[in-house]
Amino acid sequence: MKVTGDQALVKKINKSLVLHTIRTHSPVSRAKVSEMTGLNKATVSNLVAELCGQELVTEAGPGESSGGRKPLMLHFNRMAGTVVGLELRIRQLSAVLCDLGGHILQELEAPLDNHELPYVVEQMKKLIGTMIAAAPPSPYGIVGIGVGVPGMVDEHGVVLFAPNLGWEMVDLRAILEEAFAVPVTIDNEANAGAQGELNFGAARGVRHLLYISAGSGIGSGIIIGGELYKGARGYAGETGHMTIESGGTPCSCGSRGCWELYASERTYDQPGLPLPARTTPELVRHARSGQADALRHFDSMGTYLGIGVTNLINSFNPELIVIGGALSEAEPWLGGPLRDVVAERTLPYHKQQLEITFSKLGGKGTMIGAAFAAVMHFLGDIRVTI
Amino acid sequence: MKVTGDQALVKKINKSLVLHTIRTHSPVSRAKVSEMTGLNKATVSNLVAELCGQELVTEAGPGESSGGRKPLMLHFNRMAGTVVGLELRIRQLSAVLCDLGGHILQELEAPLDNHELPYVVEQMKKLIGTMIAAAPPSPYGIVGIGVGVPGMVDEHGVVLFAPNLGWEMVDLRAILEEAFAVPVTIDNEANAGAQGELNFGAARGVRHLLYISAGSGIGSGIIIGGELYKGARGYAGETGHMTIESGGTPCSCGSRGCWELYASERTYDQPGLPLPARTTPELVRHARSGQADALRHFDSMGTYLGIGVTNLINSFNPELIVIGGALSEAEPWLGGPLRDVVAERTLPYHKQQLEITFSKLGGKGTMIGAAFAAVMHFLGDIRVTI
DNA sequence: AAAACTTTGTTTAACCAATATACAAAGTCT
DNA sequence: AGACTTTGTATATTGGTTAAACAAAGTTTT
Repeated sequence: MKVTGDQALVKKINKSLVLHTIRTHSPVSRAKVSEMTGLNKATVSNLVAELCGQELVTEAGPGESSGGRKPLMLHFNRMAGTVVGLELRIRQLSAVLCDLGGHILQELEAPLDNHELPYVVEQMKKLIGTMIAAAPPSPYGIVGIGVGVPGMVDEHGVVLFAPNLGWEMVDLRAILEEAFAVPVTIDNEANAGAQGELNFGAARGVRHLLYISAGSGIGSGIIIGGELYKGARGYAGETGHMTIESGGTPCSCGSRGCWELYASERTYDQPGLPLPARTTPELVRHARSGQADALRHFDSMGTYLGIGVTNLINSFNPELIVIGGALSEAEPWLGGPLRDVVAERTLPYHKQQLEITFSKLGGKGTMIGAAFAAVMHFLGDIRVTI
Repeated sequence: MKVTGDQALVKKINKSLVLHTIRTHSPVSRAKVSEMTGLNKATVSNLVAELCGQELVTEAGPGESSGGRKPLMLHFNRMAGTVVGLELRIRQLSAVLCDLGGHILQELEAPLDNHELPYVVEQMKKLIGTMIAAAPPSPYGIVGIGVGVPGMVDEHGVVLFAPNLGWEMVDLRAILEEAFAVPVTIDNEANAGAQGELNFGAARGVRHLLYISAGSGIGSGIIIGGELYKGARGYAGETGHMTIESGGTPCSCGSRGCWELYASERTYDQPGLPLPARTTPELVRHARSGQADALRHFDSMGTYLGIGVTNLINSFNPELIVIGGALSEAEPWLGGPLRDVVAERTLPYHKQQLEITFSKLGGKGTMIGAAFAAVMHFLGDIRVTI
């Protein structure tokens, strides 16, 4: 739909601008907001009055004077409502209850025995129900539910394809919206993780971010211009099936030499491979005690991670790369070879200001990101590009 | 800079909306524009009156009645001004004079003997000067110059790095703006080609496009959401140096197994390779007459093109892939193996609606795209995203 | 051919959000 | 104590969109 301009749009733009300025800079005075946004003081006053009326912003008494009248400090009211963030993993369901500022209020997990849709949905409903029951009273109550899923999701919240769950065309959003009567956002697990790191983790304020979720497979969340990029049908970033050896091992996807065959937990499945264990936490323990096979394998995975990351750098030219997912636990052994390969292989101009870090939110990044997507859906966001 | 909303912004948004609606749908009536944009009839009338005053839109007499008063048809005034589009190639400089609708009015070429900056700039100035002299009189005259360059360009029009020219940090925009005193836009050659195909060629109206320029190297122009995507420093899309054989041939870029070593004209440089010729036009002639070596080589290049294209599909999830550049001439021999590899290797959901075509504008795509970038810079473009 | 209906485009008055300006309030500095 | 600063509010103005009425110019029905 085309967007036309009128006074209502102007108000929406400015109100959103003021709200998000307060949200990301609180405590802050009206005068400071006026200065930061470029809006007139009177305009800010009016909009703040409305936001206070909506209980999204609160006044928190006077602040420090800077040589004149003391400012009246404004806070974003994180407690105006709550959201539930969920992550659907292969063997486990995790959930958080968050306030509107992305702070975790409650945390809960449940094991998943199988991937039958009715069973999984039932478990999800139980978990969400528990969270909703545990939510503190607030003006808006539960304002949304966000879910991170290991698979492709379209723009309507339908899980198109989740190979590790054996799901196809599951309208998860409709199922959960019907059950709880609140807005539900469904996101790919890597996309949610990217949102989490962007807003609350290692990538705050970054404009062009590449988030690599390395675990049982490899997925990536791509942030372009501060926004999540989703392809034509809402499921870009399936980079795990990028060919890095054109004549390599055949993959279940139909292609050959896919990245995730060399740089994810799928490497543990190779029958002949000498390894002291076949799960990442155990291998990390072995590596910590200096076990040679574990060290060699992490070195190999780090190198192959670097090769794939180099390809993505040359295509996307990000400012920052964040490695997340289960393998981020192995940072001490993966980080070195990964950075070496990238430094050796990228073009000189890319090297200048590129940083590579590992997740700060650890296993919670996806849940927090999913919860945040629900928050943003509630608060609304609008921007003008020239 | 943050953009705030006020009435001036509203007018800009709506005027731009009306202008571009007329530009892309002319001839069209005021009533139809009102219906298409959702703007009130009165608003459209007012804005059209201003656009007519600016000579960007003209009234072209009555159209067909649809059961009532005959509409007064409006045209976008392509002849309100002209732009010069330039392509800087390795051995040649090409230029077009275009109207605001991207129609070619004049065309000119000049050979390039070497890549010394002063010499190249002098040749460019000569060519641009000739074009400006040949421009028909128009209300706004020459409104801009657009240049497509084989290298990385930053957001200020500085050529950061053009390996095939031996250029580094050339502020081409400043040089040409000083010489001609009109706005100059500098773009990467592949980005310009993508813009050309998007607006006037094989990719009209496509939202998510991947344009592959395969010639002396490989570059790609990425259109996301109908807009050109440029990375953090304005030079994404250097996909030619994507690794497709992790232990492959070393490349001049420092990496190994880069895509363009297997799927561009750089393959002709392999000493031992049995080939009847070492340029694309000659090889095409040989292939046409059934020469076995030429056929085998095109088959190999098509296959490797497909492998790289598959990687990009899995990352970007485009709706359409357009192959352009010098190698697009060899479509009859490249197209088959390329499509076969892609069909074999992409994920099932990608295959559903993905199309692969070859350039419609041929060698002129880049120039037309560069010219169009200059047109858009003149007309202005503004959009609101919710 | 007259009347009724349709479609196109303009005129008018009303609305409303941002703004500049003046002003009030509450502080600091000399 | 007086001058200056900073913060926040009140008021009148501006300017763009809009709904509604209207005028103009056509087609369709009777």
